[in-house]
Amino acid sequence: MNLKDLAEKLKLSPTTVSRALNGYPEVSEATRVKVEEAARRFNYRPNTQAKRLATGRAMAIGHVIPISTQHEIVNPVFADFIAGAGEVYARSGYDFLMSIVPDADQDRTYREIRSKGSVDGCILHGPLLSDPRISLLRELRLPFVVHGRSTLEAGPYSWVDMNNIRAFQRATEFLIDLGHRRIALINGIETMDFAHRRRLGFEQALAARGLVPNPALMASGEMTEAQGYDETMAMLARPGAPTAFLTSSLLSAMGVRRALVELGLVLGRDVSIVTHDDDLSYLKNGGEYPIFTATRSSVRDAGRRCARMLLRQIELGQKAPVPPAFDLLDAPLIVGASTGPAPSI
Amino acid sequence: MNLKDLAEKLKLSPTTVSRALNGYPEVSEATRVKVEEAARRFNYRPNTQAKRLATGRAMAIGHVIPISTQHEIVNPVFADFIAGAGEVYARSGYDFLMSIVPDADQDRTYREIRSKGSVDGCILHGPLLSDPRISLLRELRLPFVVHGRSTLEAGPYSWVDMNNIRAFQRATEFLIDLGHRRIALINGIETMDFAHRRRLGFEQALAARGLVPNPALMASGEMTEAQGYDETMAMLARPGAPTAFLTSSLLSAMGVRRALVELGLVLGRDVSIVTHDDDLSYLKNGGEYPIFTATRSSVRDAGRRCARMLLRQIELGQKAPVPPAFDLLDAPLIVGASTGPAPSI
DNA sequence: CTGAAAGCGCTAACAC
DNA sequence: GTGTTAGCGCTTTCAG
Repeated sequence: MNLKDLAEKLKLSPTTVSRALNGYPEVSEATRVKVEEAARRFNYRPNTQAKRLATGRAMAIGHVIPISTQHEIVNPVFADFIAGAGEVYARSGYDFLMSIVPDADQDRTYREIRSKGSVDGCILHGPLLSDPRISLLRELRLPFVVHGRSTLEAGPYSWVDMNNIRAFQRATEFLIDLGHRRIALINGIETMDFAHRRRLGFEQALAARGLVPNPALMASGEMTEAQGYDETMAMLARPGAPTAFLTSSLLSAMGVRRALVELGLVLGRDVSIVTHDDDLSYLKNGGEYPIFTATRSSVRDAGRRCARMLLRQIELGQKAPVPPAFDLLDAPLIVGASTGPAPSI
Repeated sequence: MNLKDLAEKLKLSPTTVSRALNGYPEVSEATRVKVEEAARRFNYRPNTQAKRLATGRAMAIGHVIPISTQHEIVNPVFADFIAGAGEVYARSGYDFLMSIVPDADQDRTYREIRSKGSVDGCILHGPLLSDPRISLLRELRLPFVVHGRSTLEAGPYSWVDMNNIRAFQRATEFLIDLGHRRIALINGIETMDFAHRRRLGFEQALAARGLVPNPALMASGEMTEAQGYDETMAMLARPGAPTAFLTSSLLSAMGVRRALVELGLVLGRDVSIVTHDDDLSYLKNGGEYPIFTATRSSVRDAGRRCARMLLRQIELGQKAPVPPAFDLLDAPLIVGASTGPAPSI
């Protein structure tokens, strides 16, 4: 059942039927009702491809996901984010196109989706401190919104980000207030913008209290359980061992915990842990866990906002250029049971 | 730059150019080379929408992902699976369409992607023991491959599955061989096919050694860290406490471990853990971990196989109906350090 | 081997 | 308000 068939059944022209179905004002209310009723009855669905070709709009959003041999971008945070974004696309009648490509092929992929016209815009994932993808997308004139930010990138662009600086400031302040002075930071890879900002927040909070960041207590790397374990073991073996750990990810925090348990240290008494991360779904907050400053639902929410921002940009941008928009989410601070005063107190 | 433009530059008809680019045999080698060279030089990319409309093929595969309030299907296993599948799609020139929809809207979504013609086929995720989506897809004549199986579904269909029965048999046998007699099973939700099969494997192994499955030692539910913790605490508090735990997920296993540590029990001496799961990416196998019977890369591999199977089905199915295909993957058994002989020995 | 012409199913000027 | 007509960019008969 296509538009022509439906029009014939109704003894109307395809044009009128199209107009009725697409909410054009110049159709009489009577025919509109008739058409809509018939469309429902015959279970008519406009062919997407034809619509796209005719309108020149893909009605689709692309997410280009690099799969790196280096580190895994396909992570749970990502899953929640796309769940939120996908929700919005589905509701708005947009398709969600995913391109999983080797790290090195990203450029080619962006150019391709551009020239093939398969999407109206895209979301940029995992921005680096300085990220060439941003200028590429500008050059391609492909509407985009960054999930996160790219500090060193000049010029305006739209983004949705967590307030990583503030989160790590607060977490650090919290530990300082508990009397901790030797605080370790187990961070993500610091060429990624989020990790860079988290470190900034950490250092700023220390500086504000007259404390000097100690490089021996700052680790940066892929945020795995093993990372937490290894760094903790190393730091606790050296003189000037930390009394508190601030980690960028719950997984690292779990590694820290494993190390502490192994060393016979008691969480919240001998050593404190604070972590910034989502609760990683399935890991329902057991109460025994560290502090979270972002929750799973907030990541999903970020996905929704990112998607909405992009769709708005695309829809308004049909006529005039749209100024970039920003959205900075302040995640809640949830206090768990694995922090306590510094042992020296 | 479109086909017509390119044809004009080459002083050829669009037809010939199209044929040259699509590998039709009736083009002279000379012109083919010329055309291909020009296409490259002008960076010509055929418009996807137009191609689709003309051929009637969407050149896209759909994945419909339900987001449930009940349990989270958007999990890391899923992320790896789609990474593998997406890789294949990208290489084969197919788009990867994702629909994130509320649980209840799945039916409507399948019908819609069917009637809108937006995909050539789809992958079915998270099959239940008996799953109505299978008959729906059959009825819609939409090619599909199931990631997993649906035991109670009659009639043939294509699938790619892990050998869950065998995996749990082997894990159980392994524990029995170590002398364990009271073995607990912490399983996933057993209306899901994979969890059902895992239980079967567990019970079959027990039965083969003349042991009777004890319902008090079998838990089924969402596989979270909290689940592992709670069930372990409950089981260890009752008489006839297990000396070994077999869990369906690494997260549950971590919960089990937390409970054991809290109770002052030593892993691999007082109590053993064996788990079936991917290493969940970021959780690099730390050596101290339980046994894995599926690894992260095997899930990605399953994604690849599933995708390849579907593409084959679609491409062959253009002419004649294709018989269903199957693929049963036997995951490797990796032994970690958290198992040991039963304490009574 | 190459080209002309007719669509694929829809939308959008432009008439009426 | 409604219909006519001409595309959107490609493929695919059918001639030559």
